[in-house]
Amino acid sequence: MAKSLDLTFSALSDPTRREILAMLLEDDMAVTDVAEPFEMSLAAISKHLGALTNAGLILQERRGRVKWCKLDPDAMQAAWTWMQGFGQFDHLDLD
Amino acid sequence: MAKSLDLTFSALSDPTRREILAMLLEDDMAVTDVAEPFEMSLAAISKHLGALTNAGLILQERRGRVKWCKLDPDAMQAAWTWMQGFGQFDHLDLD
DNA sequence: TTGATATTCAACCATTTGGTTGACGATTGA
DNA sequence: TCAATCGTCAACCAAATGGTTGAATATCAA
Repeated sequence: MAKSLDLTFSALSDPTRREILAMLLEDDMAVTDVAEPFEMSLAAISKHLGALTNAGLILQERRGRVKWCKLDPDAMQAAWTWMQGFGQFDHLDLD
Repeated sequence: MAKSLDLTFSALSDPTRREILAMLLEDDMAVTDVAEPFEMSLAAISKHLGALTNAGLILQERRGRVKWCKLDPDAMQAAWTWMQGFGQFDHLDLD
């Protein structure tokens, strides 16, 4: 479990990966479509998606030629739970 | 703000640093005392504390010869808030 | 003043990270 | 069948990371 927190927080520490997660919050996406808005190679995005998958933050499912990416809430939830020990944030007004 | 999320999640991705935070949850501590349970040099711990300070996760206050470390909840709270967008985790039963 | 304690700094090292490019394998559709 | 599309792999690179050691600084206490 501690190891997976390493992976989760490490995956979350990169702004490109956080942006990908935010995109996937809207809808599931193919790898090529995830890559489209970024000014970097498809291979680079593929690696980022690998890191997110490895961290358990997303799931990838191949259907034919296309690989679909979708959020997997479990890892984020585990990290959230760990952080929860450091304060009761849930009283916050998040507007 | 996005930059500080980089720093916060990056700081949280190291198990030594997470353990230090957990120790500081019990009580404020001097640098030497923080280092004591770890099998690495004091200089290494000093760097970890620098990373935590830089991320806004702890505060360090020098009193005489001793530098006291204490938790600073702000950065963790910001990260927590970002994660909150990915699901309503607060219904969870945390036991 | 002198010696011990607390902490950081500087230089160094090996490994990891985030990116590139080009070639490749798999799948689709005409 | 054959070209185009989807995505990954492999090799490479520069920069960042996490550790080391030894010297330096600052403070305290005798």
